Amino acid sequence: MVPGQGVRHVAAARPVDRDRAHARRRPRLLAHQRRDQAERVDPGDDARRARGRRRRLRGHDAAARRRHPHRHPRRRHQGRPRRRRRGRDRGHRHPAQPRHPPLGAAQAPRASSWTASSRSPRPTHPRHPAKRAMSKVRVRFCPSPTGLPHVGMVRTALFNWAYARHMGGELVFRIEDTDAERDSQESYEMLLDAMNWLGITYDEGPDIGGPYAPYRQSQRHDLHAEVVAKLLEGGYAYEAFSTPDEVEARHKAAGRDPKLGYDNFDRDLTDEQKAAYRAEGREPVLRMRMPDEDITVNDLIRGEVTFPAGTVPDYVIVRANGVPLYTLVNPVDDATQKITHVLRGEDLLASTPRQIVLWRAMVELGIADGMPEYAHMPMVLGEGTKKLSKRDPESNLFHHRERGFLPEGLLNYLALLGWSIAPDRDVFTRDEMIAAFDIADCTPNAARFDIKKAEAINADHMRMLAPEDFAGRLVPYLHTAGDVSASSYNELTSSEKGILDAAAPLVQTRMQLLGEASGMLGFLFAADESIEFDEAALKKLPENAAEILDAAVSVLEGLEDFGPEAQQEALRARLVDEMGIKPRFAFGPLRVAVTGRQVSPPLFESMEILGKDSSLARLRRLRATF
RNA sequence: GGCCCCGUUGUGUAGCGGCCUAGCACGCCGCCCUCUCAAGGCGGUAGCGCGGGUUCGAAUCCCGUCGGGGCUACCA
Repeated sequence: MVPGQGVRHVAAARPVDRDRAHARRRPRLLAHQRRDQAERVDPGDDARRARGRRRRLRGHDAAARRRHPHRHPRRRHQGRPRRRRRGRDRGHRHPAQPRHPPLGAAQAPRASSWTASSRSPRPTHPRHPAKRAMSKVRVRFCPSPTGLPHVGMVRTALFNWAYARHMGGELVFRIEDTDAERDSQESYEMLLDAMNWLGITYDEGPDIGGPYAPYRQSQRHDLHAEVVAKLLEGGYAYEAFSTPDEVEARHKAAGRDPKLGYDNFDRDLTDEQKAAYRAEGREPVLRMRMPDEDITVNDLIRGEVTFPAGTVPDYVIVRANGVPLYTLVNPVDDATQKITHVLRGEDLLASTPRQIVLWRAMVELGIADGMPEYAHMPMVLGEGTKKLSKRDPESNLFHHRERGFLPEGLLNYLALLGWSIAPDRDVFTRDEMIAAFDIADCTPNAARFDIKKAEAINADHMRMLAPEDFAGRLVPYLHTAGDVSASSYNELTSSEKGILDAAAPLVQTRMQLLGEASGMLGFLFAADESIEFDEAALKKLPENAAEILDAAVSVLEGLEDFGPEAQQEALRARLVDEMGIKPRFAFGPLRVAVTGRQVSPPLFESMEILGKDSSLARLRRLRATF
């Protein structure tokens, strides 16, 4: 029997009755929970009836957990159990006996053969329990190289990476360069740069190879063509000649909404009809035949999501020019690269039913081992309520790098968009994240990118750095600003190293971004005569600034010990005690003279680093301007 | 329009029917500390979208509603 036969034209606009719509909602069941379900106790009707927006079953399962506290797979992967667990993480039990009749029962007799074989009793039983339970987690990150790396993309990469590492699985890095119009080699290289900078390591990828090479989609055309041939031969896909205009015209003629999309018109074209179209010079696209039944995704983050039959039209997998589309190659590559978990952005949730249909076909054709698990991560929003635009500079990963984000700081912040490590903590290391991360703990709600919070988290990470590490990270930024002679610590002159070693600790708690380094420390590397005095700082100088500077010079000149304590003691005695000037006014002029600015590292330590001669020269230089 | 997702202070989250007088963090405001700015300490500000229902009890379960978002390509 030809798959899809008897399905005919799906009534694309078929109304869905309410009861069925409700019945579709089910508590979801996570993979690790399925394994346990045999030993569960029936939760009763209340739990079974759980549905609607929150498909988070609670209550009975908590008790079950207490009895079997170690059944959660995560616990085997981390040193200590989490203090508390969240809702989605607890039980989502599969009812032993569904309260409702199997979904789609009404359509079951019409279901085509290929769907029936791969998914009998619907909907929540694992289709391949043994295989999935045994197999290692394999996730992938598969961006398309179009433009600058986006922070939303980074978050996706991060969660895939964290999940792979947490589960002891593998991360595949695959480049989806199927769109010759938009893809570029430059973008590809930026992607590698981004991954490398962030420290998101992958086990297989275009630059390191792996057992399922190649990892650039554009190099997998032969494989795709092979799959397409099988799909066509098996009747899973078919040639379609309709133009968009024709589809729309048919909809209008039939009194349907033209926005419904493709009408599955070409499903059962005869050879004669096809030949006639070809004679007109038309080349067909290839479309997947969608089954006339509801399709349910068991999303690890959102629970069960059901797309009613007839709402997803047959979709194009190969263009008329023979080039396969994302809708085909993405699942094909996932299947052939043995991906077990598809963790991606929520924007792709709507395309999941299509992919599921393709996957089922591939399972039947022996191309795929079994269906993957899905998890759709929430969007990253920009200002307002819209998705963070590629146009927005804040979406650009390299923009943040240039401003001086630490990769660990940015990653930490990004992890907070949809995930949290504990109720009372949000700063953590990569290792801590790996130990605690589970995609099932991810929230389903979209999150706004908040640069202020990102900077605060980054600041925390800067403070966590060992002083030498921190100093080393400042160097490229100081170099870019022209303050030092080289872009890495080791290449610095010994004098530069000395200054940096002494000064870095002074500013470690005073910065949020490495890019602030030059403003903070530049004066230490500058020649005395090249210090530029900040306008605003000069304006704020007290009336008697000249007097203060004269006094300071005379005090400092006589100092044997030029350490900060000695300086402070001597200056304070003279300026504050003797002259009766308030400290903040007494030291202000000195700060401006030495650093050129109102804000700086601690003054006395700074002067110590500069040395007595240089400090005095600067004090005199400002004094001379009055 | 259709389908789908989401809805706790300004922002991100915790919350799994009583431990909630709703916790934490960022932000913002104030105080302390203080040579500036930070850091640190202390305090404050502000939230369960709305309406029903279930229950002795609802942020939590159900229904509805409103609002926001995504998808709806021979882009990915």
